[in-house]
Amino acid sequence: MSGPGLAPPVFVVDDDPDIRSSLTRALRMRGFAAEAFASAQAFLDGYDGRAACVVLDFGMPGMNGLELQALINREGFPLAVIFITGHGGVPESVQAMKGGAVDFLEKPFRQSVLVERIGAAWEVASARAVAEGRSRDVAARFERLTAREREIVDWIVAHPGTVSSKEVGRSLGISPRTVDHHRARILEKLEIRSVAELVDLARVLD
Amino acid sequence: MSGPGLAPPVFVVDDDPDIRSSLTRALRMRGFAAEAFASAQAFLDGYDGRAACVVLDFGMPGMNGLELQALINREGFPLAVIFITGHGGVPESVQAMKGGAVDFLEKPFRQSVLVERIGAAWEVASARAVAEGRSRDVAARFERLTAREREIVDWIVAHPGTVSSKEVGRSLGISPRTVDHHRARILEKLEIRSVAELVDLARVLD
DNA sequence: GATTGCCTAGGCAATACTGCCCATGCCGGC
DNA sequence: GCCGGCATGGGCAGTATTGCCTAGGCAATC
Repeated sequence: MSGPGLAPPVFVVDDDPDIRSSLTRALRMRGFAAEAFASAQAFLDGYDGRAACVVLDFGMPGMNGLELQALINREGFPLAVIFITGHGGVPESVQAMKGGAVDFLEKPFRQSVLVERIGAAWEVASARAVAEGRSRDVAARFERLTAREREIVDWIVAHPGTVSSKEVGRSLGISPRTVDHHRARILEKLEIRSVAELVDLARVLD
Repeated sequence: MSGPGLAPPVFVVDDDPDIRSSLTRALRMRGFAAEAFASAQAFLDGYDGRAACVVLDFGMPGMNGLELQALINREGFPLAVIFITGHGGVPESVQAMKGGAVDFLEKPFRQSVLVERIGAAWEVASARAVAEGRSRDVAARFERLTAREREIVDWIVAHPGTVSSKEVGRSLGISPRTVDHHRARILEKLEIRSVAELVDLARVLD
């Protein structure tokens, strides 16, 4: 239960140097592995793909907080975003929350509040990382399937009530025996042991 | 593509009579089936379980908007909530969005904006209603299972890679033949035709 | 006390799946 | 042209599933 990795990483992205230094100091004191970046671009250059919480200034020169959030969502990074803002109002906060932000705080805020929210955000980020990892893993296994195999998978997933080789074969216009053959390859490549698990696995992919 | 039910229902819940009358008038003019309520309690008394969009005053006497939202979430009503507020700020909007609100507008707002947001909210409510209906339907079918049958379902869902009667029987300490028997009843009661579909169906239930 | 529902489990036959073998034909790369 | 991967299928043996029958034990209900 000790060693590196215990301290949840928190990335502070803000163009204000005072905020950066005071937040990182406060967070490190409370056991977080805090790192600061002066801009969205600097953060992106330094980000290594880890699960983490990102404390993001809403209004920054260059790429702003919302844009960075949109990028994080597009890329599927396992990051939980908490916005902090000096001049934002209700419309900005609503937009941020719609974009999947975990929280949104107005400056000035009490550091104890931020720390508490980061704790919650870290839970979200961890869960997201697990889901992401699982999803990537499953997707990688599906990559190994050939076109025909994928076609059979698609058909079975779309018709989980009719999974016999006979039905699938008739539907695809091939012999049941060939479906048997493909199915064996599919189970092998996906590292599963039953059609039930196949349907289960396929549901992981969105 | 015509007849009753085409107009998306919108419930306006606000203690201000002016808001109620102006909003319902504006919404009806734009093709919504708008109804107004002066309080959360009045809305709850009149609500019939339909999928709808609810425009909710954040700060109301009696049960306030947040409390009503929490109740809606608890009950799983197929409603999409849009808050409107006179005096709320960023913390209130964040809290509302965390609670699953689809939108949050400050008074005064342009009616065209509200109408547009209601359109989006209606999509959400419809999708939620479909999911809710499906979920209730599936749950009702699961209700018909006996204790032993449910135990077998649980085991299969937990171990989708090992679904043979032999394995299940060994694990539960009963004969494979008995598992066969239960399984046939399970498929019959759930109105499905394969174990794959069983796993699929079970995943619908959260 | 009879009935009903549930859990148990066996028999039997038809059907299906699985894992091994085999083969053919096609295509793309070396 | 040869080789490897892919899709197609057949054979065969062992195993599993499925549907239909029977039937005993047990608990609750009428």
